Parts: sequence; structure tokens; C-alpha cells
Amino acid sequence: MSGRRQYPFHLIEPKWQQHWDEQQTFRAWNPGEVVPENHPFAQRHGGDAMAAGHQPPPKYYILDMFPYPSGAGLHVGHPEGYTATDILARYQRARGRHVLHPMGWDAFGLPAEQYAIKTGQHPRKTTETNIATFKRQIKSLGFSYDWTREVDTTDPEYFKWSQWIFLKLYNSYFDPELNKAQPIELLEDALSENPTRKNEWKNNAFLVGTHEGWLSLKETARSQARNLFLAGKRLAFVTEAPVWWCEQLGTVLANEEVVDGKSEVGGFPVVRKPMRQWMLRITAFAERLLSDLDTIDWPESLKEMQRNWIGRSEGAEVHFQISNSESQITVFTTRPDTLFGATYMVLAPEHKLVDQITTPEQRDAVAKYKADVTKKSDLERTELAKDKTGVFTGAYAINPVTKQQVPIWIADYVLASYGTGAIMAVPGHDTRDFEFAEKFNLPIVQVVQPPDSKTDWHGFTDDGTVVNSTNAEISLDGLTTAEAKTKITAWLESRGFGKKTINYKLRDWLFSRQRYWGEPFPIVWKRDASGNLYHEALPESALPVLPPKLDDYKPTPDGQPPLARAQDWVNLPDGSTRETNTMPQWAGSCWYYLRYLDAKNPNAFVSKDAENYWMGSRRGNEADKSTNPPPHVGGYETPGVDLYVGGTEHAVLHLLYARFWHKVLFDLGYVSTREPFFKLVNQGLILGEDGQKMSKSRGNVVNPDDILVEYGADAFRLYEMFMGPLEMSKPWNTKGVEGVYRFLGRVWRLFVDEQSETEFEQAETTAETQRCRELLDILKLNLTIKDVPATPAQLKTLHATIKKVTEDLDGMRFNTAISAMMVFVNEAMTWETKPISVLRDFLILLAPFAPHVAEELWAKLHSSLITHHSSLSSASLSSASLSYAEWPKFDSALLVEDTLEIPVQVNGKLRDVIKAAIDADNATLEAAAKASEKAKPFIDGKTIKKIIIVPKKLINIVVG
RNA sequence: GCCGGUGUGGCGAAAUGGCAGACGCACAGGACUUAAAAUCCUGGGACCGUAAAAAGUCGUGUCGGUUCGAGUCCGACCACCGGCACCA
Repeated sequence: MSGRRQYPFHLIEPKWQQHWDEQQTFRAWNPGEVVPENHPFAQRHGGDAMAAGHQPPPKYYILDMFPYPSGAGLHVGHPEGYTATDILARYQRARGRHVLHPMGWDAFGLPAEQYAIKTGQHPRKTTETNIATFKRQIKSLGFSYDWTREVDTTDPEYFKWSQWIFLKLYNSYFDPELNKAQPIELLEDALSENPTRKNEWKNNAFLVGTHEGWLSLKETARSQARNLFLAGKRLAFVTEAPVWWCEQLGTVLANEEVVDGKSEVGGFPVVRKPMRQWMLRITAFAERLLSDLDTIDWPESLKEMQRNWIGRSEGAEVHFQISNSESQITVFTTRPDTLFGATYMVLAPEHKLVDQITTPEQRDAVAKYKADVTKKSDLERTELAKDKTGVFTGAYAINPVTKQQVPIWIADYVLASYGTGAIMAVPGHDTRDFEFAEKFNLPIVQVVQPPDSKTDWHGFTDDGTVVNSTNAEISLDGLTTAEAKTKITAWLESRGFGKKTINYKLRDWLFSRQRYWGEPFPIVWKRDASGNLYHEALPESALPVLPPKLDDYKPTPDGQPPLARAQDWVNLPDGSTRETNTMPQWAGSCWYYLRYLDAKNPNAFVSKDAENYWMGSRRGNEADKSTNPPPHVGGYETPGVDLYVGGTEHAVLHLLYARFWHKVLFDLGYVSTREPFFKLVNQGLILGEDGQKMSKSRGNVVNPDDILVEYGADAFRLYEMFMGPLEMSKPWNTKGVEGVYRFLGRVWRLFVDEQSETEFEQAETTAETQRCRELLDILKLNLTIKDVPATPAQLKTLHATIKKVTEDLDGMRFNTAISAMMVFVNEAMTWETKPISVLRDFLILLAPFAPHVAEELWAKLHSSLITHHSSLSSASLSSASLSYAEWPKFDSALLVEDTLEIPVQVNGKLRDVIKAAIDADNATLEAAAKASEKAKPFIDGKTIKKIIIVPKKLINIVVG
């Protein structure tokens, strides 16, 4: 253990936390707000800085991924990111930026609900308890959050706006020509006005064939058709589709929440089950979600994960005529150049043509295979991937280029959910098709010649030269793969056999859950005159839609969501019924960063002014919005969130969903940027002391509360940053905390008089005064601290530190910034006289990292100045709050040395270090190097071929 | 299999192509102390030397290349971590 306490952090930290709270020191101000004169922000920027007509200070929006307040409390991983952002928030505040640094709770979620099912305790209660714990723990770390902007996704005043955004999605459609979301009213209007849209209208399958026919419909039928049509266009829509159903959780899950055939939460098995569900049309935004990644400053690996998830691939659709049938099978292929090698076709077992084309002889085999496949969980389907299975349907299709009849099979290696659910099999040049063809003795032909003639063409999938690909109309032979793709696609298009297309892996977002603890949908179901069910949005005035009170939070026995138990809530007086699904947890986290901007606004999810100030960039808004903003505008005003810090676990869930919602809000004119998070950094994992991931079962979990009691928040913060680069995974080492704790102790002793410290400790031993903050007044400033001018050497030390810390903070290199401060303190400890001005600047550097001890010493420095040095200049006396003190500037002129130590190398190996004047010319340096006694033995007897002189750096003598 | 990241002392790490190992941990020796804790000082990559030094040689996952000079740039490979994975 640490033994004697290094300094009284147990008194200092609560004292300053309370002070910041009471003064609302870190409150950020919205446009139009008047800042009280005594607030440190007003002292720095003026009380009317945010008033209309004033140029407000440049903003800096720095955001943490808000936590899910679990019952387990904070772990040491949480404060890692929070400390990094807090240091930058405090640093930017010192640099004069108006910092928005908020915190809140992503509090809907399964654990509170499962606890409710077990114990009957309302999830609200569990959530409130957990939030209280998290808040206490986070506050004890002294972060400079603006708590007036705290959000809680489960607060009706918050989720009212989540529901409001859902209504925006519901009442919008995607216009492919404009490539953007539009209000659904435009589509309704266009139906009757715009001829091309009329066609679209007419061609919808569920409608009568002609516009005239449409007009002849009775009003009720027309209204029904209209509802159906619009329902099919909305960004939020209902579909009956196979979804992931998790029996144990009693809910459906999104693709993103299913990992290896199991639920991401709990690891329970999931099965495919057709159910009526709400979906969000994220696929319409696939291209923008992909291409806009190029405009934001995110880690490449994270962008790559999103790109993979979106999974864009360019290729062609090709239609194959089914023999003896009117029907066609359309396939998607990225290799149209290999069309001549397509010797069979495969449909996914779920493909809708399967039953239609299967011949009577094959019917039993096909039925059996289909039954087998549905029984398999997805896990089994992928685990058994090595061995291909499938059945012949008995039907044939015609290859459009070879005109040959090719057999149509079904196999579960073709997925119903990707492309068209059907493939043309080219066993010569596709690994899977090759395996399948080998197993079932299907013909394999070569159509690509590998560049290296020694390479076996069987199953060769790379690019090469096309062979065996000629018919009466077209020949691809001799072309490269790329050329052949272009040529055959053009030919297919000209003949109506297909066309160029782009396919995405991204699926629409399954947006409903059979849960209690989530946002209810602002939707009711009604029946039209012919008794058909249709959905209708509630008006904005009906928001928030609160969940009903329940005694039992389980789903109903017949599989209805828990909300269905509240019959008096579900059934409305007019005969309509409420939607009983709830939204997924992601709903609240999709837009919370916008609510922070104007967290208490009862009239809008965010006011236009607040959104403009915090998210827009003055520079960015002047630029044409249709062009992408440059990834990093060197100046200090950036669009969107300036910095977002969090773990990689949200790479394809939260971060993709939030970008999607943001784009819809952008299209509809509610936000001013295309992207929400301009720069994003992933913090690395903190591993256990044993180098393994921390987990209860390993017993290597470190509880932050224990560390705080032993070493204090400042040491904890410092250690989290000193461990290594933020983005890296690194093992925890409590001994390392002691190291930075000792450093803070040295800082303390640099400032505090030893004699007074002894008095303080004696006073503290009395039981009744132990926790008394007034005791801190006993402590006096070290007598070696004097109001004297700094020596050149002292200035050099200080300015080298300012330079290093400033540059390292700009580059988020917290660990090396801390080591620079350690070097400073080690050096300053040796000074007999310590100039106040130097120590004062040092405290400003230290403050972002260790704010409590810095504030305490700052206060001591200034109160002591007022008592003892009343004649001091105002510059060194300025006692404005440390949190808003101006960041010191370094003067490079002070860092210049008059003599330098210059290494002398012979053939690149270090042989000596010589002293030289800073302005020594090359001839002088060369002479000095040649004269070096230590280098001489390596030069003597050899000829000097050349001498490399890097001014102020190095001399290298090359001999031969 | 594909994509991304990382390999440097006993450990966490640091190094615009220019003195490898700053800073810290752990360790060892010393000072202070009745003693301990705390604090302060000193030491340290390996090898070879030596009474102790000095000098020297090797050294940033492996092999090769570019360069006067490579932890850093290029090529091939190996190991570990993370993600994706029958995506046509």
C-alpha cells in the first residue's frame, strides 16, 4: 500500500468539486443567454458574449459516448475516455474556446427490464438507482461537464423527441433522383400532379392496371390503395419478414445485434421467424453513408468496418429465362465477364420461385431439403459451411450467352437476403461454386486464363484473360477481366438480358422490439371501410406517448409484447389500438448529441440557433453545402461535434444508426451538417493486471472507487493518461498509479511549506477535525517561492515544457505531455528560488490533467500573493479562476541554446559528441569533428570520402 | 480466407530518417530514522573486458533492400490482438 498520504487530496478534491458545482463553473451558454457578471466565463469573454449581435467565442464541442448505467457501476475503462475528453475540454477552455462538454445516460435497455421481470421492481426505479451511482462516480473524478445539460433517454421529456424524430422518419420518403429524404406530403402531391410519379403509382402491383382504372375506384378503395402505397415509401415502414427471434429474450433483434447466431446480449440462440415488424429504410442511404466517410476524420479501421458492413459491390443483374416457363430468374454477379462459364444456377431455398419451378419428380427432395434448412439455426448453417449441400429442382434455365440449358439447384450456400437470392454458378472461377460442382458432378468450364500460365485455372478467382467466351454475336476472348466486364454488361443491357447494378450488404434496420423498457411508437392501428388494418401516426401534440403501468413485464404467452397486457392503454375510445412494440435501445443514442445543445427546450428537439452555433461552422456554412467539407479545416471552427471519443464496440451499430438519422434530419432541414461527428477517436481497452481482458470471472476487475480512496481523482486521471497512447489497449498496473501519485506529491512539495505541512498533519490527527476543509488554510506557500524574475535557465525549462505540453495536447499525446511535466518538476525541485510567474504558468499546464490540486495550489499562490506582495504587478496577480485562465504561450527564442552538443559519426556509427556554437558554420564543424580524439582512430589510415553535416544535428564522416 | 492494428529493457512506454530506451514502474545500493513508512541521492539493454574503469562488439519480431545513416522508408515473411466471413 501507499503508506503516508502524499498530499491531502481527500480534502482538496471534494472542496473543488463542490466549488465547481456551486459556481456552475463549466456551464456552457447558448446564443442569446446573458452570462452572470461573476461567472468566470463572463470574466474572460464578457457577460454579453452570447448576446444577439455579438460575435460569440469559437465553440468546441467535445463528446463522450454516454454510458449505459449498468448495475455494476463504473469500471476503469469508462474514465479513460472521459479523462481524455476532460483534459482537452479544459485545455480548449484555456485556449479561449467556448467548450460544450456534456454527459448523460443511455438508460433504456434489457438489464433493467429483466430485473423487473424477476423482481417486479419497475425498470424506472432500477434505472434511477444506477444513474445515481454512475453520476456519483463520474462526479468524483472532477470532470468539467455542464451538468445543466444532462440527458436521460428514459425521461419522457427526452423520449418525446425520440418519438418526434420517428414521426419525421414515418412522414418522409426517399427520393432516389434527389438522393435525399423528402416530406411524404410532396409524394402525396406528386401522385396527382407529376406524370412520371403517376406511372410509378399505376405500376404498383397492388393497384389496378391503369390510371383511369384508379380514377374509377371507389373512394374507400382508393384510400386503401393510397395508404398501402405511401406505407411502402415511408422511411419507417412495416413489413412481414423473416427476423431474428430470440426465445430467451422474448424479442426480435437487429442483424447488428446477432453475433455468430447468438444474441449479442446474453448469448442466447436466435432463429429466423417471419413477423410483422417496423423497419427503417437505412438502405436508401447506403451510398451516402459510404461516400461521406471520406469527409470525416475517423480511424481508418473504423471506417473500414463501416464500409464492410455497408458492403457495396458493383456488378450486373442478369436475367436467365427458365425453360418451358414464362418466368425469369434474375441473379446478381460481380463477375459478368464469366457468364460463358455459368454451367448451373442456384436459388436460395427460401427463393419464391422454388415451388413454382420444381418438377414433380423432385418435389419431395426439395421439400425435405427446405425443411432441413429452416430447422438449422444460422449458427449451424455457417459452422457447417465447409460441406456444401443442395438439391436439384428438376428445372433448367437458359444461359443467355451460350444458349445452353443449365440445371437449377437450391442450396443454402446462397443466401436469400443478399442480392436477388439467386446466383449463376461459375464453378471454373468461384471457390464455392467449384466445391459444389465437384461434389455434385456439375460441369466445370474454363473462361479465364490466369496471367501465369503455370497457375491451375480450376477455381481461379482472380483477374486474367478471357477464353472460351464467343458466340455468334459477341466475343470476349482475349480481353482482360475488366474489359470483359464492361463489354458484356453493355451487351446484356442492349439485349435486355440485364444491366449494371450496385448491391449492398446493408439491410434495412429492424426497428421494433417486444419489450417494455423502451420508447413506445407514436402509432395507432385502424381499420378501413373494408376491414383492412392500417397504421396511422399520432399527432405531435400526443407526444410523449408514455408506456402503461404494468405488474408483469413479460411478453404475453401468445408472443405479444408486454405492452399488450395493458388493454386499457392499447384500446383507444375511437376503436383504434396502439402499437405495442417499442423502439430499440439505439433510438435514444441516435440523436442525444443534438439534445445536449438545448437540453431543456420544451418546444423543439433543439433550437435552430443552438444547433447552428454548436454544430454548424461559420466557415462551413459559408461554403457550398453540396460540396464535401475538407476533412480537416486547419482553422478552429469545425462543423459538427469537434471530437467524439468512445470504444470500438459501437463501430457499426450506434455510429451507423446515428449517421443515418443525422442525414435524414439534414435532408429535412433540421440540422446544418451532413455528418454528426467530425473527428472520432477510439480509446483502447484497459486490460487486467494480468494482461487479460478485465472480467468478473477472471477476478481481475479494478474498481475505480478503490483507487480514488487510496490515491485520489487527480492521480487516477493522471495514471489513466500516463499508461500509454489513448488508442492502444494496455494493461492496468496499480503500482503505476503510485508513480503518478508520487509525482503529484512532488508538485505539492514544490509549492507547500514543510513546516506548515507538519502543523497541518498534527491538526488533522485530532479526530473531530479530520475531515475539516478549513485545515487546508494552515498550509502555507513554500518560502522559496518568490516574486522574482526567472533566470534564463528557468525560463528555458518552463518554455520547453509549455511547448511540449501544448503540442502533445494538440496531438492527443497525453502520456508524453505528463512526462514533460515530470521533467519540469524534477528540475524545478532543485531551484533554490522559485519564481512565482514560472510556477503560475506550470499550474495552468497541470490543471487539465490534475484540476483539483492545481486549483488548490493556484488559490494558495494567489491568496499568499495578496497578503505578502501587495505591490505585485497585475499580470502575475490575475486571480481569475484557474479553469478559465489563459493558456501560456511559449517563446521559441527562449529555447535557443548558445552551444550545442553535436554527435560525430564515422560511417554512421557514433564515435564522439562535440560542443559547438549554435551558429558554427560547416567548415568549423568539420574541423572540430576531424579533430575529435575519439573519432580519430576510426579515420586514421583511411581516406575521407565525404562528410555529411546536418546543421545543428550531426556530423557523419564517411571513410573508405 | 479477407480487412485493420501491434511487435522496442524485467514491465508500461519514448524517439520530424540523425546520440535507441525520455518519463514512470519494479529492482539493487546508499542517506535520513531507535526502527519502519514517507522522502532524498545513486545505479542499471546484452555481450566482451577490467581490481574498478575506459575502449570495443551486438541490439527495436525474422530475412532482404534503399540511404552517408533505418525502430522509423520499401519488399517478403512470422507472431499476437481486433473486426468480417459461403455477400455471388
